[in-house]
Amino acid sequence: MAQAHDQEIRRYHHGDLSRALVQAGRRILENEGPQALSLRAVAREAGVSPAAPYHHFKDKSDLLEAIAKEGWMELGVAVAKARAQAPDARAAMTNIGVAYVCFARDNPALYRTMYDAACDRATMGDHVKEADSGWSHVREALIDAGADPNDERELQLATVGAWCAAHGVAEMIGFREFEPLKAALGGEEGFARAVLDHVGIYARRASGNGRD
Amino acid sequence: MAQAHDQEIRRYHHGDLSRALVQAGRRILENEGPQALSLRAVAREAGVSPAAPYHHFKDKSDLLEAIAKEGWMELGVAVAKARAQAPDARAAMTNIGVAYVCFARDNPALYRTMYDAACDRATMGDHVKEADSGWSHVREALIDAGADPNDERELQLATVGAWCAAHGVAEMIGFREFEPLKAALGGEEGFARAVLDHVGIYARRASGNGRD
DNA sequence: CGCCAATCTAAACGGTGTCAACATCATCTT
DNA sequence: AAGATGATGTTGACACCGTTTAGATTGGCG
Repeated sequence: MAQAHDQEIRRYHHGDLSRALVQAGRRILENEGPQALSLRAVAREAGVSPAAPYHHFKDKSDLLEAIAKEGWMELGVAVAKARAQAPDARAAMTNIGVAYVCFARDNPALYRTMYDAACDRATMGDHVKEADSGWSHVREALIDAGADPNDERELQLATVGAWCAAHGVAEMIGFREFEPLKAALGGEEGFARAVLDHVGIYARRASGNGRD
Repeated sequence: MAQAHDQEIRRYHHGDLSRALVQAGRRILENEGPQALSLRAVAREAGVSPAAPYHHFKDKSDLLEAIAKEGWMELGVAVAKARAQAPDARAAMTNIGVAYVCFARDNPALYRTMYDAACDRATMGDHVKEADSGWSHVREALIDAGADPNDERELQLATVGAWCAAHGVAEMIGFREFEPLKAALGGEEGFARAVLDHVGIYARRASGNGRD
């Protein structure tokens, strides 16, 4: 049950191996962690020889990038949904941040892989922007919340700031040091909301700038 | 010239191998990146057999932790210096954040290793707090800047928030997408300062809440 | 000096990324 | 329909890796 798709007959040609490899990789990632994600293990999990992946990905890192891309896409839809469900423009920003952090909390190994892939090319754009992983959502939400659409510098600053804050919280939320604080703030989602709200995720002009 | 310490005569017993291994690891880290940091490579760089490190570290990850610890310590002194040189309490917070980010920018591979080591044990405390890598500095600087020393929750929230923001900026400052923004803000240090200042690194009560 | 524990080496094991050579199959041309 | 062809999969090999075991060397203590 670990490898083949149910009792489907194994033909010499798999049919859609590249997709199967990505899925196998994600399965390993969440079941056994990032250090267990070897190319051979992925091939094994997909029921295929160790060299087969090389007909679909030029590298191990190439496969990782494909996995990461899928992750960025899913993060994008989670962010979009969170934004759409917000009652007002300011809440939209908070919701986006919380959704981002919760995605990372629910898929820690995947998120790590996503981020590493972005770091390797020293550019998040190819994934983050192509997959529309929330970047444009943040930008638009900031404008909705009252940011000046003409002040490009301020807009970029606010977007980068929000992104950095969300990334920081996303990677730190698992630390055990914060257990008491998380408990005091109503669990991890409350923790994320409070930290992101404390640190100003919002545009300068738009935010009430106080508590409320 | 790649391995031994100058023309020092190689004795069977190295003398202070564990230290030499840490230094060799750091050398590899900044010269060839994190993926080149194998235990065998470190041993090679230190001019010693592949099994020698096992008399000083139980694991590869054990060596990585030692390297990380050294990094956290140095980060700690950088943060302390930045805080001490600030003209006033509010500037101290900004200086701390900028120093944190600049350390990560100047030692990206080391910072990554430091962070991974913290993640592995799902606790930053053993390194960050033992090494006093800035955690207590942030806390004290917040109080200096006017945060209520009795409102423990708010204090923790502010500390965590500042830490998350700094970490986020630290890991993103290398992305090429931000080149234009960095240029517009007077280089990477200006970028760091602006993003950290935009995102509120400060305590609620204390901050002017506006720009400067 | 003689012994012991600490330290280092040598050799081996299984696992990994990657490549070259070969096998199989789907499809298109004739 | 027959056969060529390129896409896809397999086998086997290579170098490297982390780690362990057994043995060599050495510094320091009696």
